[in-house]
Amino acid sequence: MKELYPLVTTDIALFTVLGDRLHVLLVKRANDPLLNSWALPGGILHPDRDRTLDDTALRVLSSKTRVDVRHLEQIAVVSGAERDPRGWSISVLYYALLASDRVHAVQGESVDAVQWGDAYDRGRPLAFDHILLLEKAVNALRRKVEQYTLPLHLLPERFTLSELQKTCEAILGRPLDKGAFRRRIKDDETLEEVPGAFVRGPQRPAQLYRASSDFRF
Amino acid sequence: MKELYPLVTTDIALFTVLGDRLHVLLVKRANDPLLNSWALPGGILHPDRDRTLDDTALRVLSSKTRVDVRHLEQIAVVSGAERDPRGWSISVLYYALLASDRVHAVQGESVDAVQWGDAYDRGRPLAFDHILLLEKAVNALRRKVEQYTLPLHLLPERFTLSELQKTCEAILGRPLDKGAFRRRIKDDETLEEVPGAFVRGPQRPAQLYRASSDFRF
DNA sequence: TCAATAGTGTCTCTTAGACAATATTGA
DNA sequence: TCAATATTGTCTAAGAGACACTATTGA
Repeated sequence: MKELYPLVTTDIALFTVLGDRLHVLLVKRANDPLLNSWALPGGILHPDRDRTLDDTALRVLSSKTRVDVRHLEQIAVVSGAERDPRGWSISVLYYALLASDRVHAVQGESVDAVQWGDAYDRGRPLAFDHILLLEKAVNALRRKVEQYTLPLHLLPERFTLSELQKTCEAILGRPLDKGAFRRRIKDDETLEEVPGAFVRGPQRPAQLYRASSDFRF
Repeated sequence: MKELYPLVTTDIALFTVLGDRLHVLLVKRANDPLLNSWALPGGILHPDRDRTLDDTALRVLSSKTRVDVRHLEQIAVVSGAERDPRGWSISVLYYALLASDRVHAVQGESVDAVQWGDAYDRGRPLAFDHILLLEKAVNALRRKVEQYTLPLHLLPERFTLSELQKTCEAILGRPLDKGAFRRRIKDDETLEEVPGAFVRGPQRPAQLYRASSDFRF
């Protein structure tokens, strides 16, 4: 039987931005194999509980973060006999985005076992082939940002254009021109000003923005 | 056991261009379920034979076409309890491209059971959720062509720019401007002229081109 | 010569990037 | 006033689309 029915898991790269750097959620494995290694959060498909693989991913995530995630998208499938010591396996890779003002919801869980890691840190060991998975996830996210402008799901509901630009820069890993960025954003229909809402400080106040009501990622 | 190990298949949208229209390979199912329905070619993962899912896809394809396929890429995964009457299943969807001068290699196989269908024909019934899969595959292919210019894998080794343009138009489903198209192609590094090779006819001879030696899709 | 297709040139419009200039606050 | 950041404007270059023009063949 097992010859026709391989092990199927979903692994999730949950991203957020901390201190102007893109971060990804890592968990310390509580089970064999590779007990105590750091890895992307993942879990085994349960056909009796999960209607689809997306459900598996959501179930895994909510067990780690307890919050609803803003965006969840399938990126790739990796497969083979060597990637997991338990044998021939398939992993369906997802990425998800967590707004920076909800990061605390993750940390409340089980302090030692969860950690935000710098997404561009290459030297960190991870279990299985999760280094490869993380690389795929970062690339997918970058493509999304280049194309559609909008890491809105990583920000609080209201934010300034400077914050949005810093978030984009964190994801892309390179600086962006202020003028060009603002022009591109404003031509889009996806953002709107929050009337009369400003952030004050020792400088000119910054207009707050929010996603338009009909916004889709 | 079956609760943790769902049925895993790969399905493949194999594209070619016939008469300036994008076509996809369809097979008449020789087994239950849905015996005699038309479907995308697909097959069950055999972990003992296939090193990865890509191998599954290649195995399925070679059993239908007997030729090496120029390009094979994973597009998406669909899953759930309802899509296959045998129960909870996962399908990993691929697309592949067949050069138009190799189409004959497919037709030699088992004449009644294989057919090239117009990829944009919406009214045709297909087994399982393969209408959806085909739509996903066409969209993925379109994105590729828009981004990277290059359906070279659908053409013979040597071809004219007009042929390339017609192929692009077939995939995108809309006409392209000749001037803009040629400019874009020539700025790219991916094509080179075949010195002294022309196609003759009752009009001005057309320069033949080929992919540069370092070409990647 | 004509029909047919190959190939080039040119105009306009949009967009991105670079970079400068101006605006508005708290201290 | 000054430092700091927000916001706008301007110049230039690249690229896409539209469209017209020239080129070269077989019949």
